[in-house]
Amino acid sequence: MISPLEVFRKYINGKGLRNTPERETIIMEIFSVHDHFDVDELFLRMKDQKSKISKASIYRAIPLLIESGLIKEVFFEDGHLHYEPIYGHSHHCHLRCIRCGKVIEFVEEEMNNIIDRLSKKSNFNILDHRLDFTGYCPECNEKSALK
Amino acid sequence: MISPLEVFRKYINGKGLRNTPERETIIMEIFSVHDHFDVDELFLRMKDQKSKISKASIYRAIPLLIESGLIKEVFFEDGHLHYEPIYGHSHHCHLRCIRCGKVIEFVEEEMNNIIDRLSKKSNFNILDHRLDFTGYCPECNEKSALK
DNA sequence: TTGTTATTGCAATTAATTTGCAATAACAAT
DNA sequence: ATTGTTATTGCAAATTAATTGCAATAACAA
Repeated sequence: MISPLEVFRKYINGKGLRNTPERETIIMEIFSVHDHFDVDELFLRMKDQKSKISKASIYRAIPLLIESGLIKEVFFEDGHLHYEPIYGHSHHCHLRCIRCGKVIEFVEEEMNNIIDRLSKKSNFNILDHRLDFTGYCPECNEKSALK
Repeated sequence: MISPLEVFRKYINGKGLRNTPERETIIMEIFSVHDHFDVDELFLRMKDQKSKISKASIYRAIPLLIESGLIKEVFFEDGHLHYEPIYGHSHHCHLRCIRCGKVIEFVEEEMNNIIDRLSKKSNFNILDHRLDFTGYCPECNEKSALK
């Protein structure tokens, strides 16, 4: 499997755009952690590593990373968007505790059947989906029950 | 079944807050259309009906409407949040065309099984979920294929 | 090496949402 | 009904995420 950087270079070339060290740094940072992130957090992570890349460059890179299939938007929370790497990751759903914020990721095999069925019924060409659950994690559920 | 207004009054009383004609107008407008909405759209709909209610009041009412179980956030798009009435509505998923924006709603029975299975496996107390599909609707899919 | 122009960082802008404040009004107690 | 307390309102100002204009820089094709 080719690396995220290679995927990005191909995409950029195909579009007649230019690759830059800034964009490669952003991609490397995202794929060194393999977890969801938001712009501010990514900016701070890179700053910790002495990177001087501006937030504007991150904001400008994001649509390219999405278009090239490296990342996607996952949810809007705390007043801003959150993203996660998808290239090289299997599609997964989120189970999020509304009390402590804990997020568990898991793969739901049944979704493929649902998508097949729904595609046929609706005639939509379904390209992506989002399945997120919210509730109380075991610990927070106990704490709520005590009150 | 009691009306959305009654549900809201109960909630407001239980919290020691005060009900107002502004909030009742907002609720009536939302439940007269029974479809998803955003703040600006709701504000304009009410303005058309000669209502003088300010946007600030709508923004301040929304957390109360969510807490009382009348509406919920559905997605963040075009730079702002979208909501939909849930009281008296069966839980449904969205199928959205990424080209023309068309949204189809449907009920996915299989979700109940998935939730049961997942609750047992994770020990989470699952309270809500969101299942959204994106892709091309039949018309837009044809148009894209032609290019 | 050179020329074109995409990309950068910075600062200013935009747009959604929140908040401070003084006036108003809901509602419990009288 | 009247009154007092204080939640709610509308307005305008503030806040915050995200976008954009601009001049300087740098990618990359020729």
